[in-house]
Amino acid sequence: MILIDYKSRKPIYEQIIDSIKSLIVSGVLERDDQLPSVRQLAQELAINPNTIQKAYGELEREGVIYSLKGRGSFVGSGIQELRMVQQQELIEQIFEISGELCELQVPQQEVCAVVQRAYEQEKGGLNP
Amino acid sequence: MILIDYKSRKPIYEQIIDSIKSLIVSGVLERDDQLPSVRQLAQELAINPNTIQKAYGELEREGVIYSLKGRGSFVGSGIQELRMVQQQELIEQIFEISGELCELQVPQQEVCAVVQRAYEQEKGGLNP
DNA sequence: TCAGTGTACTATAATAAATAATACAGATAA
DNA sequence: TTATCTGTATTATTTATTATAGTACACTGA
Repeated sequence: MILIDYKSRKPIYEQIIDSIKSLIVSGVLERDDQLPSVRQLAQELAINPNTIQKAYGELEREGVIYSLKGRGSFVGSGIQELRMVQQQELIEQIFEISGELCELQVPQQEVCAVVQRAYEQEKGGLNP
Repeated sequence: MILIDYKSRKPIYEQIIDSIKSLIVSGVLERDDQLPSVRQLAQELAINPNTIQKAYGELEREGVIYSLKGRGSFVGSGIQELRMVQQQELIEQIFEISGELCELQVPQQEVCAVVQRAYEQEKGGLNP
């Protein structure tokens, strides 16, 4: 469900944030679904509970989840907004990288061909 | 020539590495051109000489530059290879991000439209 | 000779990240 | 009620990386 890359430069708590956002946006986690408890997830991932706490705290601060003392943490109501934000961030990255590729004299149609390959691979991997 | 973003998560020495690679690939620096000396660049950027030394050492280890004791550091002969490596890295990023955008249901043609916008802006900014 | 080069080395400081260990308040089921 | 699960807060410590500071040495070329 959530995989941690200890060799990554990205901190563990950020990897957890990104993973949970991804699970929400992809529909695996739906509105008001309960997340694993701080201690349980910490045990599953074999990391410190404080690290989970930090991730959950940030997710709540962003409005992605909400937490009830004594109850647990749950998926918030801003899924659509979250999806749009994530789309916009990725689009922005595509834009910047494309600019660099243009500087490097890579033909535009070649970049679009790569985009197409990615889409074909992604769609080919659905419902096998 | 080289700008340092102190707020960036990327370490200064890596920013220097990337900047010099960019200057080489873009043609500003050509083969056997002399780079600023360790101490001079450190003074210009107002950072520690050891940080420059680390960057230059890594660039030499990668074969991007070569250094002669008592002489200075110079652009190496692998410009074409460097350019291809950089292209390949960016292409790989495009591929991965496109996969994520596909998962997020963003139409393929919309991504390609962004690529096109980036190319138009880039080319429009040439020789004004 | 002398100023400028790369290079090496040790030590220290600064920062962020992660861990460790508690503690407390609220919720819920036995 | 009690026990156990939740989230939350707090402090201290460890670890790793980065950057700085200072020094030293060998080489080059004017």
